[in-house]
Amino acid sequence: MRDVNTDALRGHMDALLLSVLESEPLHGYAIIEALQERSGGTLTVPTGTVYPALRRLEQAGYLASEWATVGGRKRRTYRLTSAGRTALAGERSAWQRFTSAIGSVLEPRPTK
Amino acid sequence: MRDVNTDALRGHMDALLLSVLESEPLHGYAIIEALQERSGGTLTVPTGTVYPALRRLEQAGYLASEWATVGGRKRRTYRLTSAGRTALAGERSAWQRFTSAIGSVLEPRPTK
DNA sequence: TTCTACATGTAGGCTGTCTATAGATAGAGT
DNA sequence: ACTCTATCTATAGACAGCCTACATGTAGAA
Repeated sequence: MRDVNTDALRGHMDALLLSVLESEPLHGYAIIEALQERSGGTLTVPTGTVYPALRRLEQAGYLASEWATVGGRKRRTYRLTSAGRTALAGERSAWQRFTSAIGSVLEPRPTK
Repeated sequence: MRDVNTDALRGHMDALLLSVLESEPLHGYAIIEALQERSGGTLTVPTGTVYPALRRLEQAGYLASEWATVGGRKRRTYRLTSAGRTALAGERSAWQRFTSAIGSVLEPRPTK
């Protein structure tokens, strides 16, 4: 049973991150847990993937961050910007087109 | 309207190629056309992607190829091996798990 | 004190997809 | 004859993003 991760995620990371941040602001560590939970334990995204990706999305203007201290620990909390919400909508429709296209190719056909 | 290609395909190319070769052997050029047709014109895979990928899959033992001359033109025709059929089955279930995982994360939720 | 959970972050590697380019034949149109 | 399009294979190098591994530190439980 091959892992879902490793490669296949490429190009979909942005959508995932924007999506978990849609309902509420979260910090990196919490985002990783949220992805794990929401995917039913299937998605285990390493920190070396998430933190750089978050910075990239902030750079792009889709996220904004601020530091907070909770229980003696420092967190950088990310929230969606309005541009981020627009981007998320685009990612969702892109995902629809993507799965539809791949799915129709992968559909089994009668052997000639 | 962003293109479906570019990045998102990464990690799914193998599944696509194995799938179009399931029903009948095809040569590279025909494979590209088949992908285009089956996806309803959405998937335009460049030759620089397909040919190396086919070689990689042959190297892996999932495909076998042989030269044929049709109308003065040389074609290298690829067909699925039995290992390739097994791999295709694996790719299909991986695709199911993949879309299920991403889909459940992307699903919109009520804002807190 | 040790272990686990919490929390952020970077450097470098890997690898597969894309762009761009090359070469060649066949057939239609001008 | 010439050009253009379609058919057909192929490679080199660029690019980008995900991963592994590592570094650093606090808090709380055993």
